[in-house]
Amino acid sequence: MKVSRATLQRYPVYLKALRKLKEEGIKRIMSSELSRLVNIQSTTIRRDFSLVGHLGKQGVGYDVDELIDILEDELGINIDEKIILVGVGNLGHALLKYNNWDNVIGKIVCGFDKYPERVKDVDIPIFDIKDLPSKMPKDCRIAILCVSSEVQNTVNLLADNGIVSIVDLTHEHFNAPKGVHVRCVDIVSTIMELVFETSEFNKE
Amino acid sequence: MKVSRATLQRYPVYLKALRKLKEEGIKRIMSSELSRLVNIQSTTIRRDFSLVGHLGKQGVGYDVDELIDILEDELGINIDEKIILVGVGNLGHALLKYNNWDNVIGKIVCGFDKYPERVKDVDIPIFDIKDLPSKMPKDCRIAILCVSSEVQNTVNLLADNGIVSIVDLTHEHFNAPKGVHVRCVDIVSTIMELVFETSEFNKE
DNA sequence: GGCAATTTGTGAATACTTTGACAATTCTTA
DNA sequence: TAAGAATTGTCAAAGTATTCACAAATTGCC
Repeated sequence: MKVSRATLQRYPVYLKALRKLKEEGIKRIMSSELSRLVNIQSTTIRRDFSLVGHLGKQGVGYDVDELIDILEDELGINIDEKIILVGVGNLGHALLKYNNWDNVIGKIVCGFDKYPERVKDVDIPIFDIKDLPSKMPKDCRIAILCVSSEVQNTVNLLADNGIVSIVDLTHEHFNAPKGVHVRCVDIVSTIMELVFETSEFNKE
Repeated sequence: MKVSRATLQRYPVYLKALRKLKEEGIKRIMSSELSRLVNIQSTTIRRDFSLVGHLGKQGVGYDVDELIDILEDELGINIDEKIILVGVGNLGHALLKYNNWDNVIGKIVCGFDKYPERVKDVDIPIFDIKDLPSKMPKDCRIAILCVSSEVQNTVNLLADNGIVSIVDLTHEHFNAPKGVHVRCVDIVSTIMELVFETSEFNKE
């Protein structure tokens, strides 16, 4: 089955809201109530959920715990994805130290950097980027890209070594090799969107 | 005029690609060529550009420098937005040190934290979050949210003090007060989306 | 200057997403 | 056990976004 990108982007939103409900001890939720929490129409929510199966009960609603489990399964959270961190400078280092990854998919298994010896105070091995082909973990498909130079070369290197998904934290444009999925996580772009969205230009 | 969210999200992508072209000394670009670079159909690009004015010349293409200037203007980059950083822990601190913000909108003018005295080695003043109402800069509308607890209370506090746009870097769900725009920047959600997108489940 | 080769900008057609409406199902209570 | 209240799941309608197709504009060349 094919899930639309729009739906895909809503699943993590639902998950966060559901986890909060679970924390508060709430066992059951109706689409109308969830709608109020996440600002998404209840029909859209029901349709999104129905794509992964019959998760609710008519006349009753959804079981919070069950919903979380199923969404996590579908989102691959319980799958043990190996992730590598490429570029362990300021930002990369902060990501590693940012221990709020409590509900994380997989695990960052190692890092690569041009100057691995400069990286201090981390719990995973950091290798020289030159050794990437030999040190690349088996079955690793996801890379977090935090380098600040040689972006295109690094991307090509990753693609050549089996990476199919890149989380891009650089601010630079690069060409994604064929078959490689890229998602950009960029605060600056996000701020731009917010500024534009709230600007006078973007009215009626 | 009303620009769709889809279009809005493409502008920063165009900008990055155009800046790279400019760096390479390229003066002119056609929609078909840009299309190849950013993986967006040329018609879509032309329509997106046409929304902000007649930027191209028939038979010729677009002037790279001009395009960058206009997009930056429209995206508010040259507007001097004041931004505050709320929560200066590991991640917040890294954002401040991450000096790659070369093409940034506005400026982070100050930070707020529960333990301001613990924050070392930064160039902007860090205030106690308790003093936010009195220390909030004039005309500041955008906040970057990096706190790891009391998320909802913090959000309410921000809304009460004039913030209308929040860049959310927490992993938690919260209710956005009326009139407040939120954009979530979340690596974990991004990874989820990538995993799902490339998973077996999401086929045909 | 005029004609051929390009390439933009845009109306119309197509494709995709969200929303409205309601049948089907479940729970509760008498 | 049957009737009433509540809420999901889904078909169809409405609303958005993308793509096609081509007219309009520009350049270069003979």
